[in-house]
Amino acid sequence: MSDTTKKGDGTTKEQQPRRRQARGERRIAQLLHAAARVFCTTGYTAASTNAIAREAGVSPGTLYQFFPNKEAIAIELGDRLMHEMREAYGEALAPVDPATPLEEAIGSAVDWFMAFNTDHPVFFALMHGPDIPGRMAEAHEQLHTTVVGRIEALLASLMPGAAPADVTRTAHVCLGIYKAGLELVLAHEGAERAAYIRETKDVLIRYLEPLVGDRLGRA
Amino acid sequence: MSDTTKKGDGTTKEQQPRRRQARGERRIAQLLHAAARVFCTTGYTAASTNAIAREAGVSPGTLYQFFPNKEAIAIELGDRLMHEMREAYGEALAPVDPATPLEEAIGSAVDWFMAFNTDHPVFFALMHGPDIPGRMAEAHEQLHTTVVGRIEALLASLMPGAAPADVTRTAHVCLGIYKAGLELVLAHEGAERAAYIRETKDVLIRYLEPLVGDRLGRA
DNA sequence: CCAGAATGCGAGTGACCACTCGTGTTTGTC
DNA sequence: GACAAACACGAGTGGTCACTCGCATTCTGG
Repeated sequence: MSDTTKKGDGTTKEQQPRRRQARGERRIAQLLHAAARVFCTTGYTAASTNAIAREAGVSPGTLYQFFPNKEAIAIELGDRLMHEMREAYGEALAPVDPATPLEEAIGSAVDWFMAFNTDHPVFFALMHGPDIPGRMAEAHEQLHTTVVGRIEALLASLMPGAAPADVTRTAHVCLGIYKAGLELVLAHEGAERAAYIRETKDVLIRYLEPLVGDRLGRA
Repeated sequence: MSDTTKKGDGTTKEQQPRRRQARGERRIAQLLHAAARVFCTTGYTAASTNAIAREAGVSPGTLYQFFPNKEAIAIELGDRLMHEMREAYGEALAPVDPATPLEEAIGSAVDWFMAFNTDHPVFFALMHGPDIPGRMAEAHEQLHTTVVGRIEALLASLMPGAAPADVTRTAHVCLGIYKAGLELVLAHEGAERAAYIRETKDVLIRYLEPLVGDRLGRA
């Protein structure tokens, strides 16, 4: 009972972020980089903290100087990725210029997300595994609903008369198509990778084209 | 050295399948059923053999009376599923009647596979996890290439002039679309599930329609 | 230059898990 | 009914892994 993180005195200082030296910040970045590599190759659960420490060239004790536990490493990694994503997020989905042709809108959005994910394959590894820690699952869920919401907003202008449930379903299908395409894209390189990006766009365009067709037909 | 499974005498009897009683066969079925439930909820790696035994209502020792190790449980489960699948496999993809309209062909194939996977959710759980044991990964790979090969054969008649690489890529995209649809289908129930099956078919039809259009245009 | 904090180490600790073993019970066969 | 084999049990065993601890080293403010 009353086992909050409050300290004894009146001030609720639940965190004293332990003043870091430049060396510490460097180690953290180094450890996160190593963790990304290990998570990519073995997945989250199979990745051992000792392996991460070894990959970073430090001792297990050093790792725990900067992260309270294994989950915190994934959390911090996910948070940094999320932050980096949001920095340029609006560029990908926000501008819903109705004048933009569907092909172009889908093309740029897919290009942007594909580039982000191929640059940071950890993102997919952390989000996709069935072995994500509890806190990570929340973040994943949150991102998922956010993205679906954005897609819904885009679709709403294309499907003016549709029931909300239909719009939601269509948004989920679009995201599913993208994920399937991403998996294929990540599994290939060079020209083949580019071809799969092209295919992903085509699938989305052909799936959504009839909706636009209706709108244009009435316009 | 020479640590083969040969016995001392000349005969290389590396297996004496241990005569089973009816009770044993029942226990095996019971254990596989329990394993399916546990694998579905926790995934393969996170599933403990003790949990499987508990779910089946037997002791850990009893489990190891019938399976040499944890992987063997997944293997046997996968093998039985594969066998059951192949029993009715031809019905789903084999009959490539060129007279069948694309919609109908895709519709029946998707219906069949969706029904199989919703009846046996373990199949998806075992095939999809990043934590599959080595032997299981082989089986997965094999099934994957088999299915892709079948789809390629179907597509070949639709894309007569296309390069083999293009046909292969299209086949991979089709399978990816199906998997994405399956994930959405398994995440919903009742009417929503049916609606997602419908969407999956639509995505595939609209993706492949231009190919058929070419053929029909020339016919 | 010197306290004290931050950093770094790696052998250890406790928990968990796949798997085993000794022993007792049930079943099929003659 | 008697014997052997199959079945069943559950406490144990060895290994792995997340995480800790005591101690050495490096930085920072005064």
